[in-house]
Amino acid sequence: MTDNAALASELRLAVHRLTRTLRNQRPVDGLSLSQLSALVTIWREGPLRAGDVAAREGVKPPSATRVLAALEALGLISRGPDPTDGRQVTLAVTPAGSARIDEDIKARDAWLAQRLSVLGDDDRQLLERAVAVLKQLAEQ
Amino acid sequence: MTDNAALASELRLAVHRLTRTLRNQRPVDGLSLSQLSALVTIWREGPLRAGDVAAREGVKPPSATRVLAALEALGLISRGPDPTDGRQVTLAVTPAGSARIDEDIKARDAWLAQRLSVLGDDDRQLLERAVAVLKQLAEQ
DNA sequence: TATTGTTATACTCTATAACTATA
DNA sequence: TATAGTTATAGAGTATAACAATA
Repeated sequence: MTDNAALASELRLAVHRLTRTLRNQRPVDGLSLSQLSALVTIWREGPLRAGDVAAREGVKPPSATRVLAALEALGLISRGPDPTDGRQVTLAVTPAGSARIDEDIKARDAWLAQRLSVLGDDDRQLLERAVAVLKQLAEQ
Repeated sequence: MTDNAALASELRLAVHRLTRTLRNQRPVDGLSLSQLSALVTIWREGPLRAGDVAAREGVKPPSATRVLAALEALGLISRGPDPTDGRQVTLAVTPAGSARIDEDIKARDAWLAQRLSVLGDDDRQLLERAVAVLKQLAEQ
């Protein structure tokens, strides 16, 4: 029972398609999905080292380097040396970064929020619970 | 209540991360997510024109062209002219493509199916219902 | 030697714009 | 002119391998 293989296929397909749709909803001049995700992580969890960001985002260090370089070029995060270990760099959200988070999240998610608003309460509650399960599945 | 904006953000994040995880589970020599998705679409819905594949996959024609070229190079689909309109091409799954679907889906989804198998029945049923809602959201 | 981070390179996935061929 | 599809090009997102700097 519970055909896990069939559910896995359907879930993979649904997630793949929703990702495509969400990527298309990127506002003009908005941050990309990965940039926004990394920025929020640094903002929520305080100053982080580059390796910590990579770990929390679930990506390899070179992938993090690229996203962090873009955020720094935009002035949204600042990069400082670690006082006790010269190899490490410490990333923190700047005031400009902090200001961008709210507006970018709003713009980025406006489309999805609108779609959610037309769902019934049942479906919305279903999604709220499903999000927790999806996050759990995403942990490798 | 039901803060649609907050749910949108959480859902976006969860879907983004699960996509990253699933992409990493690509088996050696396995088809990519987009290749497998397109192949299954053609297999399920019979011979399709290139534009139909793009529409069903929710991508633009150039994106479909690339995926279809890869599938054809692998011998998994065949390309024929439309008898009534020389501009169109008709894609069909070959016997080799048909054979690859089962094994590739199994290999691709083995990891996820295993993760699903350790969930409780409640969570599994939750996901089954959530998949339908996610697919609906993905329709632009 | 081991660890942290970056650079170099490559692949997937997708897009827009420009083109070809056919209608 | 309009449509179907391809080619050219670009950018996001990620990886592995090789490197530099520091521990």
